[in-house]
Amino acid sequence: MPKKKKMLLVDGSNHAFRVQFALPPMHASDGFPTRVLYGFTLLFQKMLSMYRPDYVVVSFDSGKTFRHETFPDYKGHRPERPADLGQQWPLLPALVEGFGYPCIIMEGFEADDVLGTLARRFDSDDLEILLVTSDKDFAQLVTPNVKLLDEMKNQILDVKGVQEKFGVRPDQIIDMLALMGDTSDNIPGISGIGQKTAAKLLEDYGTLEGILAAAKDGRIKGKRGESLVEGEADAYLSRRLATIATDLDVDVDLAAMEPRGLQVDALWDLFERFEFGMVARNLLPVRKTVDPGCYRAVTTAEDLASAAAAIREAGCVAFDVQWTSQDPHKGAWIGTSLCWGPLDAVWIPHESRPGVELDPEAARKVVTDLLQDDAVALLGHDVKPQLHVLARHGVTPTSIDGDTMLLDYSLMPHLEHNLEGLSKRHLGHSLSHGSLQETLVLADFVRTAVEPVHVAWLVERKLSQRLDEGTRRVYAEIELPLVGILVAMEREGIQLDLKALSDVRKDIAARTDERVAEIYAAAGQEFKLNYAKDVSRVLFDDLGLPKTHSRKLKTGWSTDAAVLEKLAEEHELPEMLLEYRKLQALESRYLATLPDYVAKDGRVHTTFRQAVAATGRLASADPNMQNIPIRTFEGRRIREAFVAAPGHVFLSADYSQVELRILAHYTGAEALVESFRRGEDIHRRTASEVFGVAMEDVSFEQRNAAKAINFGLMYGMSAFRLGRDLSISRQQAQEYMDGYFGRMPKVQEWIEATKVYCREHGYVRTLYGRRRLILEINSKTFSERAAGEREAVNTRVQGTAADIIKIAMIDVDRALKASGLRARLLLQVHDELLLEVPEDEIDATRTLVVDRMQNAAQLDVPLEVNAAVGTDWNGAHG
DNA sequence: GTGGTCACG
DNA sequence: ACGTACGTGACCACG
Repeated sequence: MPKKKKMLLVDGSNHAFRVQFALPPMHASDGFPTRVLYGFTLLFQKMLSMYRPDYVVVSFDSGKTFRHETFPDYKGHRPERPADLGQQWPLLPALVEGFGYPCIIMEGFEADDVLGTLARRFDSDDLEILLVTSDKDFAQLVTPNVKLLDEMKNQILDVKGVQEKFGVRPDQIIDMLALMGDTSDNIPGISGIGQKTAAKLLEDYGTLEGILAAAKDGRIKGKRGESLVEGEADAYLSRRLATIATDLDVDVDLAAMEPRGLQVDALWDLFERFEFGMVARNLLPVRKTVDPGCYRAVTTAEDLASAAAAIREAGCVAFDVQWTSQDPHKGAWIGTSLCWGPLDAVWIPHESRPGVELDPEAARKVVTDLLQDDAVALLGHDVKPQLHVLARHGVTPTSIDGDTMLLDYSLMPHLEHNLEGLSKRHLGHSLSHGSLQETLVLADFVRTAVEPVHVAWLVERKLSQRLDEGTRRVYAEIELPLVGILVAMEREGIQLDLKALSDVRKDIAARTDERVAEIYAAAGQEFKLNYAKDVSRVLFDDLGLPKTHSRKLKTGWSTDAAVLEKLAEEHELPEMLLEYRKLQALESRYLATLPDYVAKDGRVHTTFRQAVAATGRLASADPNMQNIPIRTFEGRRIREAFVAAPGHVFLSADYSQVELRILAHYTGAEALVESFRRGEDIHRRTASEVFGVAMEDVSFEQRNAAKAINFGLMYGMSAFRLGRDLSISRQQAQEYMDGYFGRMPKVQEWIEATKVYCREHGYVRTLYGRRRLILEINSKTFSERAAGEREAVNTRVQGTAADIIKIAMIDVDRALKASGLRARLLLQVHDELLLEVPEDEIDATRTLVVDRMQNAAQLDVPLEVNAAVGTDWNGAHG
């Protein structure tokens, strides 16, 4: 007898739901859920290696929604469809096809009916049919040739198995379900009858009709008989619901059910999207996503001309410039890589090299014209430093149309965005590392120089498809236009008066020495003042000060400023330490280091980091110009050393309470909205609300407490921290918070709604559509989850503020250019813009800047901007 | 490289 | 019962 052929009929919907609850959550790095897709991948791998079927069909329930959503009463007890399953659902058929299996979805029918039909149609002694499902309803289809396979448990249920498990024959299963019901499918059945009773009745009377007849003529007595008679209609309805159709017009024949084998290209695309790197490597042949075979150096004038023509034809080119330094403000432009298609990538040298007959100057001219051609869209990865190099060589592209660093950042702000990482994540390709300086062989040089631009081109093509309305807006209308503005600001720099700074430094140094001597005397010993472990030993062990105000850290007890302030009540040393720390911090972080950053032009050129802050803020580095001191007297003396150029003044314009205004806009809380519309002092008003006193009767302490609450709100306040900061009990702090939320219920509702939204989507968005993924929001660990909730709330507020000031920068820049005013943006400090303005244009500039900032966003409350003028940065703070 | 601390918003 | 507010960058000291 010939071996039976094997047919697998896979219930895809059933498998999707099972995987959803059996596996832990999985996501690609952009937050796209992949758990169910992974579960199917495992199943299909198992089918390939273990079951080796001759025929396969996978079927899914039809329609965009699940049946229990279309018919709310149906399957009502099934757990709600998790949001992430819906996102994966449309990709499941593609995955099925990728594995080479046919997928059937019939409009208006469930997978059960499709598979039931096929199981009946092909039932013959030549075939072994396995219904792959855990749904026990399918037991009604079991015959000597048709079995159920629970693939996750490795269990097979045949005729004998059905009888052992349910106590009835497969052909009695429908009647059994009609009697006992099925809560998971919302089939009512008859109350009071479970599986055991149903089986017994069927054994005694054969069929549902037999049982009901017996009940009617009194052969089944008592309560059970009564409920059978009363439940007759329910039983027949239940039977209809439980019956799997076997007579659909499914258009498929045996030939169509033969597996076609792995569809390698399609599967590579899917696995890359899902980031199933391991699976792909184990299952699929290597795919060269990035093939350096096509790279070439442009070595002749003819070649250069044809490349330029091809690029103009394409209308879009990715570029990457090479120069002879790490620092974009230094070094010479020695070459440019260009890529304008998947197989069109070249390196163009701008200096003489052996084997290159191209005139370097002529080559640079051609590239320059291309980069400044408005008809050619420009792409790159992290183009800002490259624009610096180009600008120093007189090349200024009018716009940047794509930057993969910013594209990746707009989609996945919680990650890092270096090109190596992007190449790995999006192309599955590791960049070859070679240094341009050391490489001598032209071919190797070309590969090292061209690969980045090729990768950037490929990544851009892939990622730009993933933008949705919100992320596209943030990327194209905020981040990209900002690049050129940041280049200009960084090039401009800010003048530092070294003499003034060194005067401050001498002063601080002398005072630091005094403090050190004082501290050693008070402690009765010398110890390492900058070593937390030593400080904690001296305070808590040697002097025996109480640890009650401190908190335990990984390495010991904290001695930070908040702790020292408390300890100051017990001993003289903490006060001295505080003073020492403050002076030492100013010395090491500003006084000692800032002079090293002064460039030949006497100015400090920071670098704005556009793709690091998960909320959308900018960051500033080398040096950080966003944390120059201002809160203390000594600190302000450092700020005074930043001075306007001769004939110029500084204009500092900052948003007043921008985050609280955003909160007012979002929540619509009446007191907040009204207060901002009236131009009141918001902390005073908050105090008036919380403490129930008239505005004019608010005490200093009450206003202070209200201010702490307002800050706390935006950070996800805890009563513990509020109490500590205000030196009141936790209970008292909790009462304040309750008072606040009692007066502003809309704020509390908004916070709650934000958390709910984040739990459902795995991300939150700002007012302008910027997204931040927060996957910890659904963590099982309390503290992780709580941190995620705080991030969610804070990101909507902080992120929207970041969007608004970025929009303001773009508007201010545009308006300055249009007006012909010569003012220049120098710095952005989150809610402040600092400009350097020719003295005689200050009034017009001030009006323009304030107007653009106030109108950068139209909220339900006005945006207020304070502007002040001065010859130094401290003086320009009113 | 990591942890603690502290400057800014 | 948990662990104690959001976002950054930079320095110091240790290992």
